[in-house]
Amino acid sequence: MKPSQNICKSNDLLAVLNQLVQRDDNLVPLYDMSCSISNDSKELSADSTLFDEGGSYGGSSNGAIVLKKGPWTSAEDTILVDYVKKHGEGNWNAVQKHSGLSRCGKSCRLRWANHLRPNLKKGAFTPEEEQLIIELHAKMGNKWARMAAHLPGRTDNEIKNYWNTRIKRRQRVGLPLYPPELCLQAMQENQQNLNAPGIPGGDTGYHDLLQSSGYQTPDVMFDSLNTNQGVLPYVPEFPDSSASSSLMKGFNSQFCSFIPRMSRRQKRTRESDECVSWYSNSTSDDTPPFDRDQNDGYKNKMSQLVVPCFPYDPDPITKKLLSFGVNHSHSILNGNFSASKPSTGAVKLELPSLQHQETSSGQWRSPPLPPVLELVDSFIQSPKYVPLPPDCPSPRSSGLLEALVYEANSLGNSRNQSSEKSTNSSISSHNNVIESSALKTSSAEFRGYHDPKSPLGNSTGSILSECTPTSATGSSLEENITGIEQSWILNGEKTENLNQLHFSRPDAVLGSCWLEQSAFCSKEHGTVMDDITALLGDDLGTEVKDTTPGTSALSSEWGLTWNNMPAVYQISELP
DNA sequence: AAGGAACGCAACCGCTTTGCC
DNA sequence: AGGCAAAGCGGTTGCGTTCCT
Repeated sequence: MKPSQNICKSNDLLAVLNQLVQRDDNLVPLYDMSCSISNDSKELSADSTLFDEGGSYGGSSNGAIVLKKGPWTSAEDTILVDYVKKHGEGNWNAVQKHSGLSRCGKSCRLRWANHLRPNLKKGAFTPEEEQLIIELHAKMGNKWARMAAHLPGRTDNEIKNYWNTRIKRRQRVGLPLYPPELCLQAMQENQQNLNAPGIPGGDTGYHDLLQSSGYQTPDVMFDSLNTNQGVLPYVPEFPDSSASSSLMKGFNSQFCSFIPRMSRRQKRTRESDECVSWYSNSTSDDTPPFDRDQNDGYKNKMSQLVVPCFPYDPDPITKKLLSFGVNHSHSILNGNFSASKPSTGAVKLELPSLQHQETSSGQWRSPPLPPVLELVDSFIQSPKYVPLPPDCPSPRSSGLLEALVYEANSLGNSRNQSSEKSTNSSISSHNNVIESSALKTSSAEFRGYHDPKSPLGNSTGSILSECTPTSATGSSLEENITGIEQSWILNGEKTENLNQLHFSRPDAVLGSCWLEQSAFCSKEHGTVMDDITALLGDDLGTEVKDTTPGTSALSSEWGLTWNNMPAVYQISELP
């Protein structure tokens, strides 16, 4: 408790004031029941029963003080401001007693902190603030007060409301909370951490367990935060949070999961005009282009694509992942963290900080491309695929495009049962030839996951978005799918011997997803496009067809290119 | 124009933390 | 060390506004 500047012992003050009140009928007798009680429930239970509906800021009819609830009036604000000017902040319970304001101290404090104190910044968050919030949340989780310390003039309540709104929007359309770069960065860093000395085993499986047991992972040192530290008067330390903590949770359950939560009716189109630059400006509202009323059909279809859930999912309702990559003390449910409540265990494992780069322009900068092979290795090394419960989704990217692709694939399967036969065709690589037999096996093996409810129904992707075909000539989807048969660059380096990837670790769900996608990739190109067209309708399907990878509105908005596809082939090349 | 749904903000609620005695 | 009071914090709710059908 902070030292009070104007402390009076509550009971003494109360006695004095009540004496005064008794001499003046215009004053409100104080009733010693509420704000001197530490327990807020007691404090406010009095409010509830004695709530003055009349809206006056003071008053009583039965000798007990009436603690008003609800919106503050300007008169009340004036009283509170005057009081603080005279007595300073703190000792909020004394406000009521000194000023006669029929508000509990808690309410006074909140009113002052959120609305009346000077230097409050009103209005919408600026893009810079939004970006900072995202960064901070990735780092801290739902530590609103801490985050507010980095946003001068902003209150924790504002930030909280903003974030919750953001969560709602993004979950409604199944978008990740964090920009892909941030997630990728976190995943990369996590991978590095796993391989770091001192971390036993360097195995994600172990690490998951550690994390889920309350182990902590490192802080992220956001450049922007570092910058702020020189400006802000108070920048708290964050001993208990980590980027990979929240972020990887976000990656798990927010970024990776594609969870279109269809409301009863998607009427609003507020997001629509905001979604255009989703990937180009991660701080904008992140609604995909098809989240438009006229595209309800798309959304409905998309909603059928996946039934997201994750291993170790503790909450069958929210289907939020608590394991993939890392688990952390932040319990993310609906994007909400509770960093103060470690799941289990008390041991904290401090790891090296992550670094996050932010461009001077305030845009997310793509982090250095990760050693994808390592990522692949970490994700893929798993003994076969472990069938997941039907409600158990894989970790995944936002995967909007892939979801469409998947859906198209599913539709195509229904029409063209022989599509798998196409996998027999040899897939020649620029540097290595992938035997189609393995691919065929993989595709067949995962045939069962073509159920839209399949946890693998929504494929993978963003993690592989860094895969770029060396074929620079591809100017259309079809060409790029053709490019699959060429060589690929992962992280700027040619990926060779990907067929040596092996399943030896239990965290190969993502790899399974890739295999899923391989089935798609194995389809004949025309069939694929037909499927997409069937899914999206002629217009959008045509748009896709006519799209230049990486440059079209569609792909750029989704932040995806068809270049995502190829890694599947590589991963399909399994023993 | 009316009804309803979604949105966003302000405030409330309850638990935790902090500091004093 | 334990109790108490105050403040802090995060989650939830209520309600006015906006938008759509």
